[in-house]
Amino acid sequence: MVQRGRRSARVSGDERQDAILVTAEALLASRAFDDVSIEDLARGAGISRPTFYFYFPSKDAVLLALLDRVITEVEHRVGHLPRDFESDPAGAWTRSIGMFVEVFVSHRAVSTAAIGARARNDEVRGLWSRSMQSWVDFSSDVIRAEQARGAAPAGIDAHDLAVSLNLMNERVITAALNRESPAIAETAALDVLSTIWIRSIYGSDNPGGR
Amino acid sequence: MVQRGRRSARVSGDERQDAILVTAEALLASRAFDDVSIEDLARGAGISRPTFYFYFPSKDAVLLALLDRVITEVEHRVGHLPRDFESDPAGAWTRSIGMFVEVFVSHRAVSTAAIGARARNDEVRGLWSRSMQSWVDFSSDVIRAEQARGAAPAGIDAHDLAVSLNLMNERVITAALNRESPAIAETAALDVLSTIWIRSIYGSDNPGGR
DNA sequence: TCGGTTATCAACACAGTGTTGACTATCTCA
DNA sequence: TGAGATAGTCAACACTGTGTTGATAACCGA
Repeated sequence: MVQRGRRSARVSGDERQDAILVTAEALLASRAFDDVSIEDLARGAGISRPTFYFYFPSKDAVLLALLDRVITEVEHRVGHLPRDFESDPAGAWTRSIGMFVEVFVSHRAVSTAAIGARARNDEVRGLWSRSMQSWVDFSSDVIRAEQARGAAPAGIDAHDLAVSLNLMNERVITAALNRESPAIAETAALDVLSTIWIRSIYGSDNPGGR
Repeated sequence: MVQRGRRSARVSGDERQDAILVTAEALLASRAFDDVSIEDLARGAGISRPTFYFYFPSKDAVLLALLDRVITEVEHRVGHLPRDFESDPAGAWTRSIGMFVEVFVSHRAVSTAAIGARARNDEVRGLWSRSMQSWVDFSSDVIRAEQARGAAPAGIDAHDLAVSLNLMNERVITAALNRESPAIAETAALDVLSTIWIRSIYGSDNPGGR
């Protein structure tokens, strides 16, 4: 997906490339992206700084490659999300949001770095937006369907609602992961977010009430 | 509030300091914080780069000074927000959220830059968090009161709800201002956000229904 | 064993930040 | 009025990190 510095894929070269990615992910776990230099990545992969440029055109490209794997996973997961919201809407939403939370938590270093780089780098922004878009498309499809079958009240545009709720998830989860202030506890996130989604989609706590 | 490079406040010096702030705000309107160099700020204020350091210890300190004025305004505004939610809860929330939106829109350059710098700079993070906290305190007080008088259902922690909704506002508005994708139209924001707030606080579109 | 591709890095060029030290202008009170 | 103090200014320097060049070594297939 992401462009590399050579034509064919040989063994030793790929190992180096991988070593850079592994190093990057490891370093990002303990410090911010800005505080990791190309020198650090190169040293971690056992090469010199100029050699780094043989594998990646920039530090951002490394982040992009890491993000790329996360995005692929997200799109795969979202594609397999069940859409049977008729029988247990509240549960179904909670499970979907749970998957969103899970992706963030299991890739917290990359997520945090990507969100920081988004403002600066077009490609990161594009890639990130692709992944958010897949969540938004899923949710707005479902909301529209729920409104169509009369389970959810109209009075709000399904797309706008889906975008807002997904952006809320993004922000609330990053705040929790980074222990910002204000933020909510990581453990409370799923519960609180689900409640807001359900109330604002259905106008009630207990849609399709048992 | 923010520390300066000299002891007493003389005329010429203050004008210079102000010229730097004015330059910064002007440049931030057209390009990102990272793309504005200290050289640019100095030149804009009619001084050399070393002289810049006489007035501010760093580029971040300039942003901090700009942000400081915004934060002061926010705290003042929030302090004067009416708390009479009994007669017209929906309208009262919409007006409060409208003020939040207004602050962002009228200081979009500083807001965007501050959000970007937040990840990197402790002081910016602290100052930003102070302003978000004042919105959160206001909203969670009101939500708690609404729950106490039985207008809003319990079943969700008032503080966690307030934090989540305020973070949603922050994120949705910045996405709209920066024309990110996904995002909602700037003109739709107030309406969509209000609906989500009201539904998720009251579990209904029409609390205290007329 | 030769020619091309892969892989490597010392040395360089450059941009931006932050510091030093010397200099000038102004103000102050004797 | 004129000798310090203080405010204000900047050329020149030191440093850090990025990205580039060109020369060189290691390998691999014909």
